[in-house]
Amino acid sequence: MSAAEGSASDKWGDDVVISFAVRHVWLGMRAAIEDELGEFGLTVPQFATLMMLDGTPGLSVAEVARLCGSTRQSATEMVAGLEAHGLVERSPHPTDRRAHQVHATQAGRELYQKARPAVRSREEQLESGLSPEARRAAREWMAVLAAACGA
Amino acid sequence: MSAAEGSASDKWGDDVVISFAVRHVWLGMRAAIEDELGEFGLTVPQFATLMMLDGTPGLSVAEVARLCGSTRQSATEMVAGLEAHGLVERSPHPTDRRAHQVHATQAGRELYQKARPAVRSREEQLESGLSPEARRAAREWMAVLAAACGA
DNA sequence: TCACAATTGACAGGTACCTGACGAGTTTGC
DNA sequence: GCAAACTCGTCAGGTACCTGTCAATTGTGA
Repeated sequence: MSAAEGSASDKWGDDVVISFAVRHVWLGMRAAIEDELGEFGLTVPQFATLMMLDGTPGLSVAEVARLCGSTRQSATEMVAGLEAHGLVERSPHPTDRRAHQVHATQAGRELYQKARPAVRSREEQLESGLSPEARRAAREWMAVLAAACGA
Repeated sequence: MSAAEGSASDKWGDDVVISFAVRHVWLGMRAAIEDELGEFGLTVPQFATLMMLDGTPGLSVAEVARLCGSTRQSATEMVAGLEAHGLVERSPHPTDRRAHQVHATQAGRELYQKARPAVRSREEQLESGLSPEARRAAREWMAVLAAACGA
């Protein structure tokens, strides 16, 4: 039975290795979202970084890493990629000489504002057929798991 | 508010970019599961492959790819890594000269049987505090999303 | 005040994913 | 029967993640 067949509930039952299911979903969603972001010249991690900076301008690289659930090295690469395209800029931290503050540039903010609806729309397509209740339950589960992993 | 603080429900609300949440969870779970599998000398993708073969011995590389939500190239690498460790073997496909059949070896089956409880136990820890209902809802959501991505 | 621990960002090098292409083989439709 | 389309597995080369390490800096606790 392929992924596109049968009911969802006989795909992964209670005894599934849940990390396998998460992996499967992530690989599929990443491909779908990369498709959308390609139109804007953005990659998935770059978009995630712009999203963090949209919420909290001036984050350090380490803070971007924590918010994204990535390592500092990954966050360094995410920021570097954006900087190379003129989408973010770094400035010295006012009080901590180790850290930079990272801000989206005007171009970065505009690109994020353009890309986000496309991403949300694709996600809406993928979640169509799921009730608001099912969506909320999934978000709750993910919040708990992300917190548990970060503990 | 860091991941470890505040209630889960004010971490990611209805307007979260859900692919970001999936990414966050996956990065965290992968690190946790890699920790467990390291004891057995297995990687996450190798474990996934052994799990597919445990369910359906004799899969082709392309079938492993589909079941894992990966590309054929990724599945080739997953199988090659297991083969290099003597954990799977390939044989010619009885009717399709393009394809191989991949079977776990005795060593591969035994390693999988040893590793799986450790993975499940760690997942149980991560999901502790979540009701059976919440877990079922998450699994249902993931099944639908995986199917939607594969469509 | 100071030694030690922790944090920051980046370097170097690794693995886990991917795309595009290819040749061999199979399936399809006329 | 055969051309076209599709599938399979792999090659080559790419990006997305990671660990370990380092020097500089800050935080902590005695």
